Amino acid sequence: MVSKLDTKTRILDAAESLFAEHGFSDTSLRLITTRASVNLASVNYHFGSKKELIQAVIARHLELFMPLLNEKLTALCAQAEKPSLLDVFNSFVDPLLALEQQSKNGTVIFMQLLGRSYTDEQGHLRWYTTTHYGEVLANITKALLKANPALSSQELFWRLHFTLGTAVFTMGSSGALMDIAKADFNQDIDVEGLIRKVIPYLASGMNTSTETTSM
Amino acid sequence: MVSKLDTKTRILDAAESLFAEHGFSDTSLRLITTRASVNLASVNYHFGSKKELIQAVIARHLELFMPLLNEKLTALCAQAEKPSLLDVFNSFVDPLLALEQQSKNGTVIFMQLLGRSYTDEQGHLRWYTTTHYGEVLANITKALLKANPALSSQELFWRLHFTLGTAVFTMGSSGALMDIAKADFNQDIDVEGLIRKVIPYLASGMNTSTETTSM
DNA sequence: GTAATTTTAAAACGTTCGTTTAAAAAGGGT
DNA sequence: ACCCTTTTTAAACGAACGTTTTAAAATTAC
Repeated sequence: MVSKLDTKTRILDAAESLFAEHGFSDTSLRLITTRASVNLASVNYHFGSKKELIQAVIARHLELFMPLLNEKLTALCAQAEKPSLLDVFNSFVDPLLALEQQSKNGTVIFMQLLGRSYTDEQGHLRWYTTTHYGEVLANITKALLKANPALSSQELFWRLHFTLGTAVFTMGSSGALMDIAKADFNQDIDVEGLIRKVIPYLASGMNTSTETTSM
Repeated sequence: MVSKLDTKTRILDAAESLFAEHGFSDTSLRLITTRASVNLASVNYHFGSKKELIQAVIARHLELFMPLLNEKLTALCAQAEKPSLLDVFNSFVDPLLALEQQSKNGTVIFMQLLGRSYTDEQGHLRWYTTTHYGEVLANITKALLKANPALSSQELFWRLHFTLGTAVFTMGSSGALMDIAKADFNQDIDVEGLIRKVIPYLASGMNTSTETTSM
């Protein structure tokens, strides 16, 4: 019961990279177990089913990311002076980069999984995230409202999803984007550089002036 | 040879909505042909393979959307006065809404297909689009540069993909978003309303000031 | 009306999938 | 050493997949 620590982790490691690369449906258990060098039946033995394996892969990242993010956000909310929107979005940088230590390309994989979970399934991850990490999500809106008190909750809702879309898409396809940037104008950029490049865009969008009434 | 006009179109109609809803891999030919009320073998007879069917579905939307967009963009590029970024992004509205006439929820389906094509495959749609509609893509950047001449081509590249991510994600999950908006704060909004809501966000992001050097 | 062509139809093909089974192997406690 | 639990293994299961085949039906051309 000291836990083998090996098989389960190797399955998770192999699964997450393959899921991110090919999607959930296009990644077979046979491909996962082959890469992990474990027996095919191990997945059902340790996780029960493929669906539960997917859950476990995502949960492992959330369990690392969410507490780190919450720490930053509560600190921001507790401080006296008003933070800028850049401050709020910059709070995401360290927690995102921390995922790199958990697994190679962890940041990109996490964002890809986030995007796939949003589109592949029927809002199933949204339920999981809100029930397990509702406090963190509440702190995100709290921090954003502190930085931009003029935002109505409705506008905040929409812009938060705009932001999520930008981040998920950009980071999820970061590999291709970085390749094109290298080929087209010889620009070398890594994951952290890309994160820091998108943040001003996100802050600018979140700060859109609302005076244009109907249009 | 007058063309049956029926079977092929029915397959395309059934396929596009199912692809958008469940993704390419999770939509079987049996599901498509059942919904279309045609024989299973018709897909291979009329399109050759599932992969070519996917291509045909996307191509049908692009063939309607791209010329309409190009018209708007060339007009914008031809006019004397400098357009605003809002003008540029507003050029997309009518072509997007035209897709609604081709098929129900055509706009959302088109964006979902666009997003799935970007993430599901290995940059395969990007190649198709750039080779078939390179002129339109060039006009997009031309119009954006006319509206914001200060943008370097590198910054434009990144922000264009940030924009694409926002649009694809927002419109692709528009059904869920509109449901939440309705449930949480009783906001009724349709596809056109959502498009017009995201455009100021996109223009704002495209207009991000670049003076923050390193941060 | 008949022949040639195009389209539809039903059935089967060979693969691959997730999962289950049943037995062997490994580990731990006393 | 022994028993008991946990883990690994190989093999097979039934189901679903994309595709192909073969023949019937429908359409077109003359």
